[in-house]
Amino acid sequence: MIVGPTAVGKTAVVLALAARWPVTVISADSRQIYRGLDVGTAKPTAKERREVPHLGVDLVEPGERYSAGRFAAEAAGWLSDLAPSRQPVVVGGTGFYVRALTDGLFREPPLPAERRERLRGWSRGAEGLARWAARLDPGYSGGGRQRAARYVEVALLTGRPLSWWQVKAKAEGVMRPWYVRLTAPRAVLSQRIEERVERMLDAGFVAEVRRLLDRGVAPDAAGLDGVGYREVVRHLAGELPEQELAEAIARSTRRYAKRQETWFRHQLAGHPVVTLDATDAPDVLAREIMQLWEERGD
RNA sequence: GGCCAGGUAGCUCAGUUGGUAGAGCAGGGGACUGAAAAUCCCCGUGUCGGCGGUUCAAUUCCGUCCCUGGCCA
Repeated sequence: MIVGPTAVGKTAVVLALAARWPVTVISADSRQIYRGLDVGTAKPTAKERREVPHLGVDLVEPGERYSAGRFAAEAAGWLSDLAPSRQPVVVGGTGFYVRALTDGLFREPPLPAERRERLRGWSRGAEGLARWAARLDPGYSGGGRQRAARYVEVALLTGRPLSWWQVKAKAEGVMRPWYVRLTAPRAVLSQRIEERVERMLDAGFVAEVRRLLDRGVAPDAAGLDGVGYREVVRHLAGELPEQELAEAIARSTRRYAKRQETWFRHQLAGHPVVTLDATDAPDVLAREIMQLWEERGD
């Protein structure tokens, strides 16, 4: 597993790794799953994907919903189907996806899709959702609209609070991987983010979003609800002048990177983690990882 | 050179009728079980431009110097 914040250089490292080892990359990234979102997600290029097999990329349309649970199930399938000669490396910035895969989520009983949709529509505008969640589930630990809605949904549709399911229906088949956590001093990361935003805009980020919207993708589609895409959508709607676009994207990317750093700093506790400073060149890092790999024998 | 307006947090500024100061933004820390690039929670000490003076006490009043902007020469 290779994890770390956006723009830290995960892709470069894994490609360097692939140059000296037959790896298959499994991307754990909640935006690269969308077809047509290429520039703004810094998706590996077609050429890179020809040279190194990538799974977990281009799975659904931007309007479709995906989920951590679905990722966990599909990724588990890819892993078991993999030829023994290929070494799988899970690479990603979506901590929740990685956790869903390695630790497993609780086993969710089937939820009636129609009631679920209705509930979702209702909860979007509901007042005091957090209070509802807390009442239905004493184990509700806070977290605002989206998470409260999930607690309410599970409690109402299954008759049991989410926290009950969490202890009761622990999923099996957990993996015991080891993690390489890439990190970099904030100043280095900010610098890389800034450069990457420029590169994305030069590479046609705005045109990419315009194409999607022209194709009928809703401005509030799941795929467009993310760092950078939001800003470009606002820009195309005339709400964000062009001179401010790059800085706005960089800012929200910085904040996202900070959240990711917080996640990987704390949420990997209990797993073997090696932290590497990604200020070093990808090649150097790849060599270090190879060495660790040999020492561990897996 | 003269006159005027400023110099307070990384930035933009507020404020203290004299008792060593607070907003927005930026930034930082944290939470996270099927929407997670999502959704939320918490965090404000800084020679109040420098040096003198008055005062029990000065960021605040006075003097002077420096810097910035404007107007006039």
